[in-house]
Amino acid sequence: MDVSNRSDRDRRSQRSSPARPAAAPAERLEFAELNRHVGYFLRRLQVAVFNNFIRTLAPLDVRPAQYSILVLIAANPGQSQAAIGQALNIERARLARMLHELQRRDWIERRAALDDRRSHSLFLTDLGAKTLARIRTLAARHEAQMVELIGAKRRMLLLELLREFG
Amino acid sequence: MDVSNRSDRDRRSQRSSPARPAAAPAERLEFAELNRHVGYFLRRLQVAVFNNFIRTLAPLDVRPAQYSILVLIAANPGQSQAAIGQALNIERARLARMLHELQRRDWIERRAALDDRRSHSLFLTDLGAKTLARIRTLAARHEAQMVELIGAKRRMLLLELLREFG
DNA sequence: TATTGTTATACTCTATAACTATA
DNA sequence: TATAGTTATAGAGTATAACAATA
Repeated sequence: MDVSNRSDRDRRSQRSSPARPAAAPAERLEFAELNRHVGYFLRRLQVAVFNNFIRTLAPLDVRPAQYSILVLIAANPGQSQAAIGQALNIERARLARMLHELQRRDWIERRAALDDRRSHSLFLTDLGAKTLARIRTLAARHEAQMVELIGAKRRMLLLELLREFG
Repeated sequence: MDVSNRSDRDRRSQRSSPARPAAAPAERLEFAELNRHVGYFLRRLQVAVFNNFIRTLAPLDVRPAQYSILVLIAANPGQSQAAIGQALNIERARLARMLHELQRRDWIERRAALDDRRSHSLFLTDLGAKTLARIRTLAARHEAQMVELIGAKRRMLLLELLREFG
């Protein structure tokens, strides 16, 4: 989502016809209570950030949820699907399908857990580890663009504020 | 999304077996670079906030995007679908279907625009205006719960930070 | 030719239920 | 009985393309 995508038409209309019917003030819409909802702005920035992530990671075709799964498996090898899903708040049914796709790409493998044969232990494959290194490079580039967009100082402040709820 | 939904099993496991194989530390997962991504935390809080909104507005069955459309039409009567969609970053095809649903509920009406017969001027119906009053009461309750969750001071800070990008 | 709105299609994400195999 | 994982289905949200009416 382009958060500041006001069109040429919008900008032109600011210069034209200073007086016009009250029912259709084309200059700029009134947002009313939306201005008081933290969720509204949270959503807009989140969509903008995710879109930047998706664009930046497009060469490797990795989406935010896939990235978070790969990072968690790399940092916590051998964990079960239940543990990974719970940590990321991904529903087990959805996680199963996402892991199937990551396995299809030969980035992860599932081994039968030794102690509980119902559960699968998750690991990166060699290819997965190599690919994650490249993914991390692009993810770092994305985050650098977030610094540009938000400003280094405001980004840190935002990160500290948000981290208390994650 | 329950942002702090660690299970009883998790908590129990913190007390048990201080030394265990490095491959499966069940205590708490390592989040690694995820801790450095503002988008990750932005997303988690946004989902939590939207879920609270949806739950709180459930008696009237109004979702965040529907709410934003109603508020914008109320504050800017007679605007076109294009104007509303652009302001909220809702794609025109999707907006058409959402307006169809709001019209089905008799909350909005579309009148042919006087100057441009391609476009529709959007208005709340009387029922729509009455319902929006009730919706606003619930939306205010939701926002009050956000103050509880986030803290009044931090919420204002967050709002100021986020508003610069919306 | 371009724009407004519509319909249709497809893909992602979320939510739920039903099923299996284990425990 | 309960849990881990799978499969299937349905709804929201998003992205496109094709189309009719109008500019």
